[in-house]
Amino acid sequence: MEVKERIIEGAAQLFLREGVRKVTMDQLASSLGISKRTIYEVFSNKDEILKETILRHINQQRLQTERLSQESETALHFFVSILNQGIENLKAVNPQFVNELRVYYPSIWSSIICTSQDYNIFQTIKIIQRGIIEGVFRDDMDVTVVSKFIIESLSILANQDIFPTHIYAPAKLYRDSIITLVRGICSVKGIQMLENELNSRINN
Amino acid sequence: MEVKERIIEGAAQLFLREGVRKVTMDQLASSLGISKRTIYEVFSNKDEILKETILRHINQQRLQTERLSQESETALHFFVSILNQGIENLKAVNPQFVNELRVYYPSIWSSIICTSQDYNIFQTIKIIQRGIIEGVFRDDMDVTVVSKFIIESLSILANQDIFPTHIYAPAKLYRDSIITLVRGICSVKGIQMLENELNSRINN
DNA sequence: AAAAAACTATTATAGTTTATTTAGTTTTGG
DNA sequence: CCAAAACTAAATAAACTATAATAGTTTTTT
Repeated sequence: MEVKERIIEGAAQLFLREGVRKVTMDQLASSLGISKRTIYEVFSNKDEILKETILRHINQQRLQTERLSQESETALHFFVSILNQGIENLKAVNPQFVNELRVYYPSIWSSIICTSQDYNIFQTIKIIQRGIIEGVFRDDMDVTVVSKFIIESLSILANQDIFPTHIYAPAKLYRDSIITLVRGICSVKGIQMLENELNSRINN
Repeated sequence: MEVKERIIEGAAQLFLREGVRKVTMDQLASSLGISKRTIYEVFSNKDEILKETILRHINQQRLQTERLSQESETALHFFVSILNQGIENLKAVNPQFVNELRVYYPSIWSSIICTSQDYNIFQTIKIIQRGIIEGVFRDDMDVTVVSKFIIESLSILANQDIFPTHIYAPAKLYRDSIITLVRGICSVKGIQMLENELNSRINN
């Protein structure tokens, strides 16, 4: 059980950063300081490692979201946190990796990734609806469309070809893009809260 | 001069809808009801037609923007109009066409398209700055970042793979995405104006 | 005078073969 | 027992060739 965890951990690091096909089993083994033999004693093939790697990664993200949810008192605060987290999570994954899954691992793509994306949209819709009930978000929007729009916007902000981190620091994107996005769906009450929170952040 | 105009007009229709390489000179000639010979009397090669086609297209867009500018009394109104126009313009162009330019016509890409994109960003920055002066847009943003973000968001809204028009009607995207985007950069005064305008649209 | 058709030279594409890489297995050695 | 190295079979990619498409030209016809 110990070895298995280590392999998944190492595979996650390499796969998410380099892509799947670029990482050979030899590389994976030597980066872990173990032999291929040992890997194949625990996993029957590369696909199996990949699948477990992804499941673990998705699970970690959900736990993180769960934590943010408990730390946040208001829907507004929770939503801003989740968007920030979303960008960072997207940035941590090489786009090549996602492409490879779609092209070369269609079964994983449709079974795991698509399901996970649907889950994310569903969660976003839920938070926005909660915000509407709390009166911080506008009630004159089609929540489905807005959710989709916001999620797609996030992938732009995480796209290193468009907003490379060395030019557009996370804090800049937060201030100028995420806040713009959130403010856009805020009611007058929500905007008031958002500005209060931003000001208190500056003072602290 | 008459023939030249007709050729450019026809080429624009075909190229923008189908892409460059998919449209053969034979097709272009027969769609215009003229012979290839006649085309080659006016243009020396396909590249020349393509270049003039693009220049004409860009020029038309600028004239359209000019017109919107004169029709709009406030920066806010102008900005909303320009975003709507931007989406429709993007939708009218086959993404394949843009890809081909980048891949197969790099000289046109860097000389014309890049310049035009820079121009669009510059214009967006100018309008936002005008809005800030008029007090309708927030003055606590990095206008460069926000402009880039908004322009990139537009290409998402125009992307038929993400927001296919038959599911997401333009009016829906306008109400739920463009307004969200604009509201995001609005000051309190700007939001007031935006809501007044939306209400008056409903009543009329 | 211009369209239609025929033509050619060039280029892109599809299909094939060859070379390389790599997943997974087996063997060796500490 | 496990790492390291050697191995094989299968998949990928590279190189090449034959074929088809098409830009641009020339000839014929209306």
